[in-house]
Formats: sequence, C-alpha cells, structure tokens
Amino acid sequence: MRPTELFKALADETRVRIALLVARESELCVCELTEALEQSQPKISRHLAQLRSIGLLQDRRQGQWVFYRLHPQLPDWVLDVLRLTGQAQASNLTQDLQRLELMGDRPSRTAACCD
Amino acid sequence: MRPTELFKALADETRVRIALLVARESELCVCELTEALEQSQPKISRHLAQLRSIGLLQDRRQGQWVFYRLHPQLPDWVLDVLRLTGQAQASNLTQDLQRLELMGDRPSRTAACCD
DNA sequence: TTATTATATACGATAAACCGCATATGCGGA
DNA sequence: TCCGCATATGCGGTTTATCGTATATAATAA
Repeated sequence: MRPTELFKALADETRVRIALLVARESELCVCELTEALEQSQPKISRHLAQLRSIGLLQDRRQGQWVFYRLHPQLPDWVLDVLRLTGQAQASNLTQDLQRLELMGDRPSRTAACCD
Repeated sequence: MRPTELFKALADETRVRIALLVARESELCVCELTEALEQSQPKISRHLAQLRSIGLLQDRRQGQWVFYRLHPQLPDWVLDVLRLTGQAQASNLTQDLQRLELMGDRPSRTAACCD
C-alpha cells in the first residue's frame, strides 16, 4: 500500500472513524458501524468498500451479516499510523465506542476461523 | 490539527514529496522544490500554500526567496506520521534528494533567525 | 526606472469525491 | 416459495480537487 493511498482513505472523517473503531473492536458488521457512527447504511457501506478496495479492511460474511476487520497482513507502518490516529482522535473514538456499547441485539460472531 | 486535515494534506503525491523533502532538509525554497520534484512552479507553489494553510509548514522570506520548513510546534503524532511515511516512501524520497543535490546555484540561507 | 528572477494567485476546464435516494442482491425463516 | 432483514450498488446532482496558462506581486540589480 502506498502512503498516498492510505492517506486518501483516511482523509474522510467517516472512514477514519470506521478504521479506528474496527481496529479497536477487532471485528464489526455494517449495522454496528451504522449505529455507532449514526450514518446511513449506504454511506457506511460505500466507505467500507473503499477501505476494503485499498486492502485496509477485510470482510467475511456470516449469515446475513458481513463483518469487517483490519486486513491481517498490513505493514507495520500502516498499523502505526492507525495507532497514532487513534491517539490524536481519542475523544471521537470514545464517543463512537459508547454508542456501540449502547446497542442492543448485536449480532454474535461465531468462529472467525481461518482466512 | 485534526487527523483528517493532515491526511487530506498528505493524500496527494506532490504534497507528500514536498513534506518529506522539507522534513529531511530542514528548509527549502520554492525553486529547489520545483527542481527536485520536476514540477511546474505554480503547481509547487499552490501545494505549498495548502500545506502552510493547515499549519504543517511555515514560510520565511529571505530576499527574493521564500523558504519553507516544518512548523516548529507540530504535535508529536504529526511528526511521527511523517517519519513513518518517509520510511514507507524511502525510494521516492531518495530520488528527490538526488535531484536536489544535482542542482547548481542553490540559494544560500542566512540566519534563519527567530520567528 | 527598467529588466530580471522568484513566488503567488486568478481563471477556466476537467476530473474526482461525496451524498441521498432508490433498488438490487443475498441470506434465513415461515 | 414468499417475506424480511442486512448489505451492496446504480444513478444523478453537488461540491471539491487538481491542473495549465496567464498574470500579478515582490525583491534585486543595472
């Protein structure tokens, strides 16, 4: 992944929030992100598609849900950038996490299994 | 500086190259960047204006030249992101540095002095 | 003052990003 | 099969980015 690719991906508020939430929670589905970020489903879905298309996220379907996580082979510098961003964005991240935890009926993960 | 601001700034190839070169060389003027990146002067100038407008760079006029450097009060996470980027972009940076060193007649800095 | 060099900016054109809304697809349950 | 929920995508419109070209501003030197 080239630096400008990553930066383009993180140049949008919604995408940064998605990336940080997913990084923190290991794995989230679209509906969880939709609630945590209070954004429309198509909007979340399209941003997820972008993050996946550059290889930052990986998706896995489980029944009716699609779960997203960080791509397992991200280079260290990418993980480091995410860490620093989470640090600089700490308060926003906390708010999103709170809304996530207030959700009732979150879909349950089964064996994430092998990739 | 908010993360998305920085990432927008670094989401363009030309601006990343400028930022990394300036970070490495401490201080560069527009004509040096124009030669090192092999881009038109107005293009370089406009990108510099963007980097300055978000507070990533600082400028200083010395005679006919305007020298740009990293803003002296950048938060650590920004400096860290630049470091990581330089690492991930090492080969491009090296090429730009080479062209810079091949320049004849580079303007000489006098006392950078106080700000 | 006039010319020259360095830098910034205005203008217009093209392309890319982002969004809302509607709709398609995929899966599971009745 | 038919329905409902979760997710993805197509379309059109609006905004924002980027660029080339031309020109304005600023400093220096003759």
